[in-house]
Amino acid sequence: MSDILSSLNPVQLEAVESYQGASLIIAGAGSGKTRVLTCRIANMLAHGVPPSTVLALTFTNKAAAEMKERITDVAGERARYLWMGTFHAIFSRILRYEAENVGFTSSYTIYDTADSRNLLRAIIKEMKLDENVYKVNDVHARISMAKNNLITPQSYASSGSISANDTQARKPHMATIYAAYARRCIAANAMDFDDLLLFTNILFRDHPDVLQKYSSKFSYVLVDEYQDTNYAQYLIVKKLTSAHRNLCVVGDDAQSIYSFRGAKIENILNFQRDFPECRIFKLEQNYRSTQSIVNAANSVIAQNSGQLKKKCFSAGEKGEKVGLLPAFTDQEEGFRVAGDISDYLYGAQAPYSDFAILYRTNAQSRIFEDSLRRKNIPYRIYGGQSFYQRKEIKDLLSYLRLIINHNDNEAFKRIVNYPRRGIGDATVARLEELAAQANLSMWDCILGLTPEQAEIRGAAYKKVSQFLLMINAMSDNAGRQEAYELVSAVAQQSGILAELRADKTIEGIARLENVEELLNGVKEFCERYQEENGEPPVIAQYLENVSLLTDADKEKPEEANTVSLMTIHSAKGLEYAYVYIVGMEENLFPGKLAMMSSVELEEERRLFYVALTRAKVKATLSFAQSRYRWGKQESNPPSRFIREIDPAYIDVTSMSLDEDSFSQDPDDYTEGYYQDGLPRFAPKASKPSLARQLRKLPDSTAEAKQDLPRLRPVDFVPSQAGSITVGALVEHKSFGRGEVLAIESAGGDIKVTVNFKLVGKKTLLMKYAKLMLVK
DNA sequence: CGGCCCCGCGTTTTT
DNA sequence: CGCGGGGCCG
Repeated sequence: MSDILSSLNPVQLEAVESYQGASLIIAGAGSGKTRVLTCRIANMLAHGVPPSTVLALTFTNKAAAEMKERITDVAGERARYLWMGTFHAIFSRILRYEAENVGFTSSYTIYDTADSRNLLRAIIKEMKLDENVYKVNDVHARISMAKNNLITPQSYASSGSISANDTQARKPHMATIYAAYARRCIAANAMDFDDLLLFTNILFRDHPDVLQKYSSKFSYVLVDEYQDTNYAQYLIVKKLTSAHRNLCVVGDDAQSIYSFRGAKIENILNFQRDFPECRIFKLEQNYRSTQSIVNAANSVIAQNSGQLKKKCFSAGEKGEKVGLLPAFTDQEEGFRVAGDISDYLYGAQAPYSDFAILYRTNAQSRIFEDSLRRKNIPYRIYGGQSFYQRKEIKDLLSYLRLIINHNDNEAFKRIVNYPRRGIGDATVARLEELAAQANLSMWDCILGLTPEQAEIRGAAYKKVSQFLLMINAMSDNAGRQEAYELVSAVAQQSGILAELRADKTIEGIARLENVEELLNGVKEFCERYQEENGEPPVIAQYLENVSLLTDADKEKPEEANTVSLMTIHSAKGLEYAYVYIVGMEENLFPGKLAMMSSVELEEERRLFYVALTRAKVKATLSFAQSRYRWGKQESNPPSRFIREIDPAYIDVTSMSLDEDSFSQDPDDYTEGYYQDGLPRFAPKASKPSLARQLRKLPDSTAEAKQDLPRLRPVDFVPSQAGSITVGALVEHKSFGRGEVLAIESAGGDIKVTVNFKLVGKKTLLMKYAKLMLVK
């Protein structure tokens, strides 16, 4: 233990050692945050704190697993008894014990986003509301926000300001939808992701004895990524710690990028208000990146208001300046980035896994996939369609869900006629509505109905009954059969395997493979569980585990030597030697919508900060003058964020659109690339130069003028004519940089010929033209 | 009841 | 452009 502590810097060490009381650890990017957290917990264990009294909350399963592993390395087996996991996983575990207190049973289902939306769609339809007004995604987002802020359907309906808001938005039935949704979730014995936090709060509010039990059980609470907590999470933490006040929160306000999902940056900004006695530790030394990268990132984030004060620095190498890769089109952007990567691969002898391409939106990935493929560079895309959201996986999991919880309506609807059993949509919809009216689940509703009462055809009724019998038979085994055995039997008996095997299309084969992969996953889970608990798991245990899993937990980035492609959001917490931040254009990054409010613009800026600080050795920004979006061509000026980087840390000379750096092979470009017939790499004469665009405010954004900070790169001091010599590098205000090719006198004036990188050769008269000597 | 086509829609997403 | 949902038709 002590040799581990000796590797910490003074602030880190202090943060590790003072584990009593409240602490706020402000952890800059790359400042060894995870090390501090793991050491702190390991240190607590070394001081005799029993592991089962420690609660450590994270946002991702991955973060929790990583931390647990690292603590196990130091503290050994005892680490197993720590309560460490995501908010959702930990409190869902507690809710399983306490379910009856909030009107559920312990075998409640966890609805994922798709389940929630399907249910909402059904409700909106039944209420005969206009689906174009009550858009499922919007309705879901609004309900989610309400839950995150602990607004129950009752308080939602009775709040004047909310109903005024909804009326103004021409959605007066929001409260009714919310109430119906909540009622039907309860009837289905199901909680959505937000419910896990909402009902934990309700549990603690209505059952002080239960709160007392857990708040005394957990003598120490730690929260990672505290800047991402929402109100519901904040309150849970506050309640659990109000007695012993041993709370340690770790986070970085500069990296708060999830407010669109309800995260409240105020939670970290105002931590001292709830815990005035807290000690504050600032981890300001960045061990990840070069000075140039850290300083560039600092200069960007400095433009935001209201932050926790800190001075991040790197003691590492000065390093290369942030690079720029301008391009005329998105195709070319892809080509230049791929080209740059292969240059670096060759020059720096770096493995593929040292490179990442980060973009603002998933739609941007395609271009880079193409360009990398063309160069035979292996890549891997992270995010996107989740494994667990694939239809075939959801279908099989729905069987498992229904086996455990017969009231799980969403699972029921999904599989009652899959594989096909001749039960039609009409029958299903009819049953769903009947059940809703009786405030029952479809399952219970069917059990209590004769075919006449149900008003469905006898044949359909019989088929539904057969389905219930089959599920019942499967349920009989669920409690005693080992999970893997049961899942394979279900895959077989349900007819899913037969259905997929019959499908000989490429997609069909892929689906079958996915199901097989899931079966393998179950097997692995069983083996691990057996090892840890000394007995095989039943299906409920697998399902509990899998409902809160995402594909991010399946993937092991370290394993493959490939270039990584992902959104900036999913790159948070990761690091790469070489990082390309692409699509650096107004309306894309920052996004169009974000530019409308300064609050959202600041979040975009933090997102850019996150992106920059992923880089260890070099960050490169690319942008395209025009790109295809949604099938249409679009032109946007370079992102304001480029200009916000202190010019000392960004390499503006790399702006050059040097013809030699492009492939002359037409095969490297897609067809139609040169369709406008313009010379390849020369910008249109009428367009301002790229350098100029970087210095100029984009006219297209009306708000930009007041909203943008003043430009800093314009320390333009014209040099004396005599100081300029042939071969010198000079800068011109609008033409950018170039090399002096010739100097000659011309009737009382001096004529200078400069080869500008952006616009080519120009001859200037020193009497008029202002040139600044750069080198 | 099931398949096909057309129309509308389109930040980010740890759970 | 690429997907998903709803509507229509066989």
